[in-house]
Amino acid sequence: MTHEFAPAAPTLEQVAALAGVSRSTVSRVVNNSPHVTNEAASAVLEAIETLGYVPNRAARSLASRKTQVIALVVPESTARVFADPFFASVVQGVALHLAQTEYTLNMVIASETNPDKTRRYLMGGNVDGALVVSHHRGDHSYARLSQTLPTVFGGRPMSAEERDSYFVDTDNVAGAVEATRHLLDLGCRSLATIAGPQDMPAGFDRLLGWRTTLIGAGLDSSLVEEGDFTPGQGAEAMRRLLDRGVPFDGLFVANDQMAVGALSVLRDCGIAVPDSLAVVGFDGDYFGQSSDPPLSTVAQPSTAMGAKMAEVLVDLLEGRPVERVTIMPTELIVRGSTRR
Amino acid sequence: MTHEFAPAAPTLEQVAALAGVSRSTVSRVVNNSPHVTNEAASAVLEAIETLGYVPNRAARSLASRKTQVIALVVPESTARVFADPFFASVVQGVALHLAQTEYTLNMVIASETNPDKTRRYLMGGNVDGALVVSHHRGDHSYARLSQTLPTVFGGRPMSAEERDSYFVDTDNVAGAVEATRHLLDLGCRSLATIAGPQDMPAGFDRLLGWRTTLIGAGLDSSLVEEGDFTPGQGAEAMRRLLDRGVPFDGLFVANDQMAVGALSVLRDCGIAVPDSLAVVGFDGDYFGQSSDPPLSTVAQPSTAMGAKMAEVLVDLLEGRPVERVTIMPTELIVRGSTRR
DNA sequence: ATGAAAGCGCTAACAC
DNA sequence: GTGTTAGCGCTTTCAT
Repeated sequence: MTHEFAPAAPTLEQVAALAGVSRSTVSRVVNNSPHVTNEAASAVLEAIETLGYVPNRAARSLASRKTQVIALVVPESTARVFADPFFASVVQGVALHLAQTEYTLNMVIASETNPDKTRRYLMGGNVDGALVVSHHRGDHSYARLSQTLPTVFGGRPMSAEERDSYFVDTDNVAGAVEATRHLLDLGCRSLATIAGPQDMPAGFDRLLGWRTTLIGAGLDSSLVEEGDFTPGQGAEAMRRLLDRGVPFDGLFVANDQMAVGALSVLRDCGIAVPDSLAVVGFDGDYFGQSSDPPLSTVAQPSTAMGAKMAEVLVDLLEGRPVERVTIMPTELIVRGSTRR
Repeated sequence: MTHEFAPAAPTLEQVAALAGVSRSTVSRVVNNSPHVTNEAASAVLEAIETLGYVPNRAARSLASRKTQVIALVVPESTARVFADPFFASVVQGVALHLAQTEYTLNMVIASETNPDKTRRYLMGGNVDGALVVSHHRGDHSYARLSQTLPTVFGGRPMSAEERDSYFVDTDNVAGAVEATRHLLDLGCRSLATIAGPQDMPAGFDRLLGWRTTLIGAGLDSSLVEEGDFTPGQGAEAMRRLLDRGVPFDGLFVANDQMAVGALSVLRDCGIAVPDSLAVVGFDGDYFGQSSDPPLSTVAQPSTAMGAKMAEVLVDLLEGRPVERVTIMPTELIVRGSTRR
């Protein structure tokens, strides 16, 4: 079965005719230029209304040499990205903020097998700016991109060369410190941690926060196992930690997904949380909300972070002054896993 | 701080000059028309390569009257949509499939306060087609849209007038029947269900499947409570079910998120799952994977559904024959919540 | 304040 | 097979 669809798109010219003015005037009204008499303007507005006119983006873009399109670049490997609630929230924030602007959101899955395709597309004048997100990764493989195209990253860059890129992040070190202190305040005296990948800023910084806090308190900081931020590896790391045979009464996990995996292992092993072991996660996503017990965590304002990324980029595009770095606050949320 | 970015976009004309041919020929090569000699073609290709030429989308679109853009319409209320793993997977499927085509994905959050804005945008010739998704909703408020713009919906339409729209769905009735049979096969003889909203196809059909199976088996089907597909309401519905004071040994919940909420209530009440009560959910998302106990569920191929939606729309746009209705298979996944 | 005119970069007949 | 010629619908000087 095939289908026929009627185009029926009124043009600026038709609006001009109906309003009895020139195309230029209509264009001025549409772009709300101040140099139009109220009469002319209202005549145009009325014509637009009755015709149901909508400016053609392509034509406008061609003439003005602006696309009004913002690309949301999602690294392919991170395409399961959507399986990550934190990431999904960031995307949501971006979309919600952009919906209030004149910009359109173009989701681009960067093919890693053919990175040039993506780069060409982005640099080919198809978009006005780019937002690069990849949970926890701090993946700035598109760092060079930012020299050509206004770009805002989610998460701080890992390498030094990219220090000058625009980005929005949370203070992972401070968040980890807060989580660790919380454990200490609870009376825990031997702590373990399940860290994230050390080649990712989020993984690195959270471990750093944990470690420095313990060292500052004169406690041991060698009970560390690493996972890749997924529940499965969180569970495995938990087992490895247990297998060490060293007792501990407090655990900081670098993200909620791994924490939930860890909790399931603890349940299987009959280790009571929080009574025998207090657990704190990071992110504040719904993984932790529905776990048993509910997970204490260091929440990040994920949706707000997405919105902020969009805001920074739009400001950049409109030539408004913007901070290169935006650090959003984290918040410790205490739930059952640390409430004795 | 402000920034300067260099455009530097080579045009088709420059390519033509360098290759020593006309613009038409370059255009033909770019659109791989067969009517070009190999020599000419390779000369053009070489020029394109050295110049790093990328066709300008706006110009191409304006001239060809095609945008190569597909809108992904997300109803605003469903913007927390991303909080729903099922939905997020569908989006992922869409994005992944489209990345392999010449089409670009334009995410549109439909503002419900100003629905016309969205409709105008979509009908204003800014996109070639639309994909409408909204988890469980079957929300075809954009049904009229499909008369003007090639549109594919996720989930079957609720109202009769829209019966002729294109959509991709799973057989919710059959899935519910399978889940209920599974409970019956386990030996359960008095079943309850937490249904979804009855104004949503997914909610309606799943209850229907459960009910007809019980009636067919000569069993009572009055133990029904309704929730809105969120974990919170799943928990509340569970409490109401328990408050009725009528004993039951099998429970079918219309989606995994509500099921997880129900499980937490059961845990609080000390009701053993699956020993005292077997529980089956629907969707197959990670909510159920990490619950305690892991949830048996009727899984939907969410990512594949998204990909299929994209595929159907693209076929429609390219004039290929397509089925108006695509029903994807569900699969019963047996986990701890029904394994005694 | 408003109109006329000249493109923006490309595709699509139409001739050759 | 290839070049020529018109536009696609809009913005933007530049006059007026």
